[in-house]
Amino acid sequence: MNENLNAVNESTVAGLGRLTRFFGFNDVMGRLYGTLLMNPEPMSLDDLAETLQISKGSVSMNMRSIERWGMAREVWMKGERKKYYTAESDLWTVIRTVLSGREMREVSTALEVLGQSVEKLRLDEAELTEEEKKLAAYYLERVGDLQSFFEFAQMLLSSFLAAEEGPDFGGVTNLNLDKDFDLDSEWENGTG
Amino acid sequence: MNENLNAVNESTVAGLGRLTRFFGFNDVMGRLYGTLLMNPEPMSLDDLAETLQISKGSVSMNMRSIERWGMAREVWMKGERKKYYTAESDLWTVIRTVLSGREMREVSTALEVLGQSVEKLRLDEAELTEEEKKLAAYYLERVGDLQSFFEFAQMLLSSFLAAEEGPDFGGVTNLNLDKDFDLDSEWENGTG
DNA sequence: CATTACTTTCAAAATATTTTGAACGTTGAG
DNA sequence: CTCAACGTTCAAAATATTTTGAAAGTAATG
Repeated sequence: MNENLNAVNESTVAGLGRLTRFFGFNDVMGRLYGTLLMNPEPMSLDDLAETLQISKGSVSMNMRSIERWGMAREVWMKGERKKYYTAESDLWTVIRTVLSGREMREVSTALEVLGQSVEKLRLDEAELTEEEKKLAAYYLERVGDLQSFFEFAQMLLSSFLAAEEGPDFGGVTNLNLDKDFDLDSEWENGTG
Repeated sequence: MNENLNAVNESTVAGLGRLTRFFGFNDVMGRLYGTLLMNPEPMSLDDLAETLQISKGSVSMNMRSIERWGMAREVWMKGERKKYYTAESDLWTVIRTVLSGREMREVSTALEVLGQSVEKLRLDEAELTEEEKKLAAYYLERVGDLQSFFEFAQMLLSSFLAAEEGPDFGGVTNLNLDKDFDLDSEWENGTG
């Protein structure tokens, strides 16, 4: 095969591997995804293992994750017994799945924990010594900052995800970065 | 110490550890940061090692990263020979430093690589067989999608970072993402 | 229902990351 | 200059993650 074609393919696959690793996934996920993405035809597990020179076990496990994250889907090849996969080429879909399934959960969990902390402190205020009350007030301030921060992140994610758009980025670009946007006043964050 | 105060402290520290790990850093970084954040007074390396029950070496190394990422700064305690640290309590500053120093670089690198790929393919088009030209066209399409995607990410990051603001989140909010928010829609999703 | 062609699983091995602590620097005080 | 009190470094040890491959599972086919 032409060496430039090959170079493009390889650097793309490697780059996607780097990206998935950066996002906290295994980089094999990215390389599998990239391999599928750069292949016009669907590929079987064996094809993938062969191409990337990794074991079938690893391909199998990572392909499961890939499917879970909506990065590829099975494809039926008539007359074939093997499973074939094809990449979800709409990156917008991919990123939305990841953001909603993972980052969103992370943020929600953080907010829950913080909420519980605040509640505990408030409920117990009566039992504290003067000294402890001071510390409790300090904690509430810090925890409040964190809450604001996470609520902000949650809002950003939600609005990002709320753009229902389909397969092209045109849909996303009604993202208007210059207009005023009126968020709640809750967004102060005392310097501390 | 009152057990609720303690619980709040610990869950916050643990939560921040989880967060830094999620962001691809060592979780000790988050725990150190959290410990500093939840302590009204600056703390020395020994204090931190003692509080988190980890070695001085680890504290030293991780505090270096923490400083690099603008998550804490040194504080001079008069009459003291030790280094004291205090957390940067403005989370906005922290996230900006991380986004601009790390994610931004990641995206730029990706775009560079993609740009080179495209150029190579275009320059060499003449030398390709018909078969290869077809594949090249396919590659260009895929790579083009990736470019759009990363350019979009870059734009989002830039506009996020362009909000020069100080300690409140008001400055960010001229980011208008879209029409309807639906904070109640369901975020729950298959686990990883 | 037996065979065959695949996929999945999982424990052991390989690899990568993190932690430790003791040795080595550095700085300020005397 | 020497000592004492720190901070930093880094190689070895401890942990955690990833990979492998062989065995077990599954489903289509005859």
